[in-house]
Amino acid sequence: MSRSGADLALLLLGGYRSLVDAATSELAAGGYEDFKPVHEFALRAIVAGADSASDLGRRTSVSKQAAAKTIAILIERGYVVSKPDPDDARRKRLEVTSLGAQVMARGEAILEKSRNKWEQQIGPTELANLEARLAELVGDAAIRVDAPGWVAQDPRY
Amino acid sequence: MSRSGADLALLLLGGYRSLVDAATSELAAGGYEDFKPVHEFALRAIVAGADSASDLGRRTSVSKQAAAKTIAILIERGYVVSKPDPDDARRKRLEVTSLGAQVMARGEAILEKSRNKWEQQIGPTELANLEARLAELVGDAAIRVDAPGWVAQDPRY
DNA sequence: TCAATATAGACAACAAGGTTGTCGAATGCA
DNA sequence: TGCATTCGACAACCTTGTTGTCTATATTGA
Repeated sequence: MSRSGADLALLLLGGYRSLVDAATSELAAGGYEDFKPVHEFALRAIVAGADSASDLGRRTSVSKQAAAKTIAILIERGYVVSKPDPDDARRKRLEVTSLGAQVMARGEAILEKSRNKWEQQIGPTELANLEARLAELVGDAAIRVDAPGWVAQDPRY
Repeated sequence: MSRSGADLALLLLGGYRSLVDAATSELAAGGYEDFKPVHEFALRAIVAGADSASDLGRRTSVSKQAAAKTIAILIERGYVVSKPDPDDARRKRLEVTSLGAQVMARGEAILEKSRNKWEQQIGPTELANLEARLAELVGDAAIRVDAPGWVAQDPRY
């Protein structure tokens, strides 16, 4: 059963998918409707310091206009507020609300639960090894939060 | 460096991404412009037996209309032809052309090359182990070709 | 047998989430 | 001071999905 490169790609996608699916559907069930990974990524980026639309766009590899649309949704749903920047009248400073922090924490918890389930399935050592190898292969690419542009959209290259 | 569930998800996405990015950009460089994973998946599904638009839609977890649009593109580019079905006047039978077969083979080859590179990075044993564990965790979900609906679109849950 | 039902594919309208281009206002630098 | 840059907003558009509706053809079951 020598696997092909295509199979490998599908396995990786399947893994990501199963984790994210679980998270998103559980979040929806928990009252956070229509909260998609893109939103999660955006919140993460904002917490990480992307405090303006242009900034968020840069960090998530997306146009500032697209970022602004996402922000509008997050604001509308109360996950983020924007206040005028006292130091730069052009900017609007973004802040994650406590509701936003809640949904992020909830998402983390669900992902953590999935990871624990995986740990039980193949054992902590194997999972740790899998993560370590993946980290080795993927390297920094996984850490960059430019995923949303990539996730939401179809592959642009 | 205890990894979180979120990190794990990003690692998996990053892995898939790096494989697919390489494939799509190399295909583009090789003259197959705008050939996206969705198309690859559709071709695979057609080869696997999805010989009508409705059928393809079902197999790829997408509406028949969406499938029809994808098919239209594939036909336009010469990767697929459609002929009236002699047994059912409603249907149009899909067939992958030799050009379609070519692009698939090329894609496979590129993915294979990426996989080999990974093999060199972490060793054949480790990669095989990684694949085996992933297969264990993801199970059938990876084999279902319903990925395109999931890939192309933004995460719907 | 034949009427009811289901399916194929086409067409239209629309939604989501991107893109580029443009603009006025505010900032920063030479 | 004045010019280039950046911010956010707005508009138009593209892609890839979605539903809904329609006609033609099959299939099924009373």
